[in-house]
Formats: sequence, structure tokens, C-alpha cells
Amino acid sequence: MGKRDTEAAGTESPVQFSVDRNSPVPLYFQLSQQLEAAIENGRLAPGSLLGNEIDLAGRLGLSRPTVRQAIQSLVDKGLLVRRRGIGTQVVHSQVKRPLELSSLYDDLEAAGQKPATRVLLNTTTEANAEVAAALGIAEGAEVALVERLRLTHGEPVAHLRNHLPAGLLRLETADLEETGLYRLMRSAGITLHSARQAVGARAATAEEAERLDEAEGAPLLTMQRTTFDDTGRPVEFGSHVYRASRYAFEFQLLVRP
Amino acid sequence: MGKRDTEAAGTESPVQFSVDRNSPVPLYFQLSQQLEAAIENGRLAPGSLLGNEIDLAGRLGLSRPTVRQAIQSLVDKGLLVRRRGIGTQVVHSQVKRPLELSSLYDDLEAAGQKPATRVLLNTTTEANAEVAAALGIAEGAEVALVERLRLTHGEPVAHLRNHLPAGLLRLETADLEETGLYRLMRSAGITLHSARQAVGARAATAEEAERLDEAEGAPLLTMQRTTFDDTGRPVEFGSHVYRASRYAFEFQLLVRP
DNA sequence: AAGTGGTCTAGACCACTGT
DNA sequence: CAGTGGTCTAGACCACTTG
Repeated sequence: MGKRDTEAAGTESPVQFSVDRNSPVPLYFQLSQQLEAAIENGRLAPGSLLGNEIDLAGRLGLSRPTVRQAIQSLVDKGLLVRRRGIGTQVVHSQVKRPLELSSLYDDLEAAGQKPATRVLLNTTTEANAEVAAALGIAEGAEVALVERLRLTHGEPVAHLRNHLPAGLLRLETADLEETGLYRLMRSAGITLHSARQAVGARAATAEEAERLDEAEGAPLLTMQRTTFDDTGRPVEFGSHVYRASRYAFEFQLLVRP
Repeated sequence: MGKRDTEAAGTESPVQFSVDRNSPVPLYFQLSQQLEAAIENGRLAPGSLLGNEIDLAGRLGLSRPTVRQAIQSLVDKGLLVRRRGIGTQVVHSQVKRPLELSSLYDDLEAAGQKPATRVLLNTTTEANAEVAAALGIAEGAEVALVERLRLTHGEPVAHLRNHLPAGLLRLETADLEETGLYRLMRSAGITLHSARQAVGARAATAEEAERLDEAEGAPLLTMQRTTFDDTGRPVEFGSHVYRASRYAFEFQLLVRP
């Protein structure tokens, strides 16, 4: 096949990219951002071929490994697919949200629900066996304990109970009323990295029903989650109960290659 | 700091690695596998430093980029952390399962539950609005429809309803009785890549209660999931109901850096 | 046979962290 | 200051897919 004379119909991208070598932003990152933007706004159509890496490198004045690094980062995000002997294609569907550690506060806010928080408890306590196991500390060790009721439009949505390692973070009740726990942790310089979650359902007890304004026996969604920072240390254990009538989890999973 | 005479206490790893240049397995992959194994079995202790990349490359007779590629793959898996000016460390916690597109069949089997499947329906139908939107096809277009009851120890666990694009895969009832849908899809050469999921809860209707051997009004866990292949095409839409008393979802999320 | 991505090398310089 | 990871180059050969 000739170089440019037998191009497949309409699969070539006339999109132009460029990099600024005086910028402190890494070259591969500049390129990956431009590629991502072109995919997002449709200038690179789903299914279209990207053109080979060596040409692209030549046009940009970059080396091939640098271009590959940019492309690889988008392959990791699921925006591009590489096929040996074929080329690099834009993925067919618009997979928007990559994969997030969902924060109830952010979820509700994004849905335009104006979340409110009522702090029921903000204290320290001794870790029981379950909490100690989740946080990797000794049973009986001191931990921070926060209990919150989350509401939207004055209606309760969830009851949240969180345990944190002692001394990790100073939690002010006023802050907890105004934003989510994850935001407070990030503000304190904690880099959240991963979380192990279990999601189930059960019927509401009388106490839970009262607290969440549901009938006794109503279906509730439950989640237990241990969150880890970037060094793998547990930084939070949550045990939460949601009104199934008012909330569901949405998330995206990526398959390990 | 001298090269080897002021080593920090116990953070050096005397673990040896080696690569086989005659193997068809890529060198970076051989190394990453050995590193992962050493982390798994504790020969590389949590928090320990890996030693710098250049030395490691020299000892193995590899170039630095190759060693970096091996290390990077484990950083992506969350097993290692790199810190500029510090070094590469093994993460502190034992994050077991990376992140998987959970298959009920595999989950039950891994738990030693010997899952059984009763195929209730294996046919084709016209896509309704919900199915059409999920699979990105026209309303009324033909789709495959499978309904299954999943049991362990003779007890129902879940009712599974799946829609698949027409012609994607030939689904034999006998195969469906013997294994999970995802395994069948993978066997057919379909590379699963990601899934968008929604998990909620609700009370069982009379029909659902009957089918799942629960009382009417019992809490049920519900999941809707659209699965995409590696080109971003939807390959399956599932709408499932689980007995909350017998099943909960467990999964791990990674935060996007 | 031609074109693609997959892997690999042997260097280089820079930015950040600690002493 | 020395040591670390972060980025980048200009090549090379191989494996796979397609005409």
C-alpha cells in the first residue's frame, strides 16, 4: 500500500497538534491532553485511525517513545485502542466518567441536589474488632468516629458512620457540615488511592427507619468501605446506610487486561 | 550518603531477580512478574525500598527504560509507589484483588459455592427503549435475550436478564447452564474492557418473591450493567436482581490520579 | 511486501529530596 | 551535595495484519 494515495475512506485525521518545548508541562502530557480534547469534542471521530506513531512523532518533532507515552496514557484511560498491524483507533463509545471513588456529597452535588449534612457525632472511641481489622490497627486503639446524616431538600438520604486512624486529621464539625469527608482529607494533603467496597441490602430496623424517615422493613442499601492512601495505608473505614428509594450507586469498572 | 555503607536499617532488599532473553515473554514483563511475586509472598516487605532503577538495570543486564516499564506496571496496579528523590517503595497494605468486572458465576465459584444455572429463556426479541439506549441500537431492533436463575446448593441467589446485540454470539442453552456469560463471551473472542453499573435496592414484588424463594417485600439488591468491549462497543446489557440475604457486591475502586 | 504497533537499548538532562 | 525518579532522544529489531 502506498504511503498516502490509497488512504481508506475518511479514516484519516487532518487534526493538527503541536507542543511547546518551553512549557514546563511534559511533552507527552501536552500531546495526550490535545488528543483527549480532540476525542472529546469529536474532531477525532470514534473509530477513526490516529495515523502511525512515527509520522506523528516526525510532524511534532518528538521521538517515538514520547509519542507512545502520550498514546499509552489514553489507551489506559480507555479512549484509544491499539492493534498491531492495524493502527491506533478512537474507541467507539463515549465512556465519560473514567472510574471514580464516589463521594456521596459530590454525587449529590453533581446531581444538583444541594446536599446538607447533620453531624450526629464527632468524637474518638476505641476500635472494635471490625474497625481494627479494617484500619490495620490494634483492637481497643483510639480512633476518630464521625456519624452524619446526609439530606437533600430536607429529606434524609443516608446515615454515614466513619472511623479514621487517630491523629490522621483534625475534623471540625463545622467543616463536616459544609463539605464531604473526602474533600477534607484531600485538603489535608492525603492522597486517596483506592478503596475496597462491599455493597448489600437489608430491611430497615426500627431505629434506622426512624432516623431515615422510612417504614420499618423498608429496603436499605448498605455499603462498607475501606479507603487507602497512595502508600497503601488505610485512612478511613465507613459503614453507611442509604435509603434505597432515594439513592443508587453508579460507577464504572475497568477490566484488568 | 555512601553507596552501601550507610544503608537505612533493614530497608534493603537482597532479593535476586533474573531474566531469560531466550524467552518470548517480554523482558519488562518477566521482571514485573518476579517483582509482583516477591511482593505477594513477602520477600519484598511492605514499605521497603526497591533500590534505584539504574543499579537494578545493571544487575539484570537491562536498560533503564525497560526496568522502568516493569516498575511502572506495578505502580499502575497499586503495588509500588514512586517518590522522586526518595525511591520506589512497596505499598503498606495488602491490596489483594486489583479491580475486576465481577462475574456472579466466578464470584460464587471462587467462594466455593458451586453455582448452578437454570435457563428460563434463550431467544431473541425487539429492543425496548431502555435496551436500545444501553446497547446503542435502534428501538425495535432484534436483540438476543437470556433469562437465567442462578442457584447455589439448590437455593436461588439471583435472577439474571441479559440483552445482547444480535449476531454477536451464538448462545447455546447447554453452555449457559454450565458456565457464566462472560466466560462464553471471552471464549468467542470478545475482549471485555469496561462496564457501567448501577446498584440499588428495592422490595421484592410478589412475582420476584416467588421466583427467588423470598417473602414479598423482602429487600433485593438490583444491578443494571452495560458492558463494553475494547473498542468501546456495548456488548451486553444486564438487569439483575439478587437476594440481599444471600449476596453482596465486593469490589475495589482505584482513584484516578 | 509493506505498514503497523511491541519491545529494547544506551545514553542524556532535569526536578525533587535528603544531608 | 549526592541520589533518586521524571522526561526525552534516535535509533534498532521483532511480531502481527493486510493486500
